Amino acid sequence: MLTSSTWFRIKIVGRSRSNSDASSRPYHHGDLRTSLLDAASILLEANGAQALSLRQVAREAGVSHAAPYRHFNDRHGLLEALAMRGFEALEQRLDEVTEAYPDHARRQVVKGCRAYVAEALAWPQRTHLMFGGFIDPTQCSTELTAAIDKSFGKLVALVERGEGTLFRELPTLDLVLGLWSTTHGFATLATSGQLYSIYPGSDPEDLAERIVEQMLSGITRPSA
Amino acid sequence: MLTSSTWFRIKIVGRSRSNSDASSRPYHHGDLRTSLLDAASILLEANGAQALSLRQVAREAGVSHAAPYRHFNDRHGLLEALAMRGFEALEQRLDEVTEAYPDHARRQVVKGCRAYVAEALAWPQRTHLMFGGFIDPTQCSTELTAAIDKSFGKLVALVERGEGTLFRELPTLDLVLGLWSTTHGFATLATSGQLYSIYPGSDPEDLAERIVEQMLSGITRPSA
DNA sequence: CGAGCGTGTTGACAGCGTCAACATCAGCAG
DNA sequence: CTGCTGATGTTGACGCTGTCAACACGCTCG
Repeated sequence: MLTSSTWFRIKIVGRSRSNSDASSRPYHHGDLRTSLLDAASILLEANGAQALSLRQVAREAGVSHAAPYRHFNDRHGLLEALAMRGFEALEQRLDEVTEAYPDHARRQVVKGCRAYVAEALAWPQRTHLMFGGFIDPTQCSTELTAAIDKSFGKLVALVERGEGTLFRELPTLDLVLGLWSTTHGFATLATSGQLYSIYPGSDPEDLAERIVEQMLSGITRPSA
Repeated sequence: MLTSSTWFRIKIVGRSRSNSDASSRPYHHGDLRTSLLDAASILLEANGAQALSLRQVAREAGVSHAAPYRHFNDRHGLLEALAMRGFEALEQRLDEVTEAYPDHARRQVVKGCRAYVAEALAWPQRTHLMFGGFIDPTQCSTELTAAIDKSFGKLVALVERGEGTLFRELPTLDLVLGLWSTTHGFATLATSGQLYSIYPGSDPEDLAERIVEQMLSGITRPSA
């Protein structure tokens, strides 16, 4: 949409291509798809998915306004590719937590939730893109569906490692959904700015961990 | 944005004004602001906030493309007004639950969370508008801020009625945030379509109530 | 009655997504 | 080596959009 009233809100405007001499630049870019996604990521965080413009992304990458159509079907295709980066980043965060706390199911769960919130707070606009109605998991590309399923699989695996010891005897998916709801809800409230008025000044990640710990005792064994 | 590719996705297209004879219509509308909001609500749920076009809203209300500017500062002003309707509806749902279960704190809490999810599922696109990064609570109009604070106040009041009996001895805001995160997270995951692949076929409201009950025991007393 | 003002209209502008037609270039067949 | 073909980038066009200035209408109040 990028109307004149939203135009001035754009924080990053400097042309990223230092070499702006069109004559010295080769006709073909080399890896335009990646450059477009990099430029789009910056513009996304700066202005939100709503204001993300294909033409502006192209300008930022130093190519003509129709060049992106050689790499994405349409504007929605670009958004899907950006969302895919988000799900992959989320998955990687969960992997890192799993590796950082081997053989400690409870810490994996708590720190995994913290990492989920940290990821959302690091890329708030991308998180809105992923979960704010821009993407329909039942309609999107097969690659994005696979990425979503893969990151969800990490959540399930996280919970499964705590079954039998940490968690109460409940269906696995109920455990996953309870944990995911609490974590995702906190992350969404934080990224949409609803938490600032409640807890001004406190570190959201610490707060997230405390809240998750608090709710977690609803689904863990008394002994754990 | 409403590009030609999204155009055909629009489900409701019939002009709502039965009387489309421009000559018989009075020059001034009467209550255009309400008509615009009604038309915008339908278009919002049909196409999402992303695709909501001021000009289309004007057409649907049977008025010229610039008429909305007499009632809203700009496109974002219309979105804020729509979000405000959402927060008011949410507040009313919570009020209804409170009245339906007097003197029963636990049921008020559980059914309140169920009502929150029901509201989100009834107006998924409006929920995305309210929490999906379109609105910045720290920047929006004072009326909207007041509506947000008021609906949040209902959540706090809900929890406060359970303090001393239902809930464990925890800071009120921690209780509120834990409950709100779980409920809001479930609602967001449901409206963004992430639940269909996990629990196909089950009623989301029943599921929400079960998950909330499950997590709730993390913050309630063993005796309650 | 007439002036003022809130409300609705018209026309213009720049930016947008998208497509068709064209330009360039790498790689491969001969 | 030449020449063709397909992938990639450019140009120009279309109708859509948000927004504003100038104008038109008609109610209200002095």
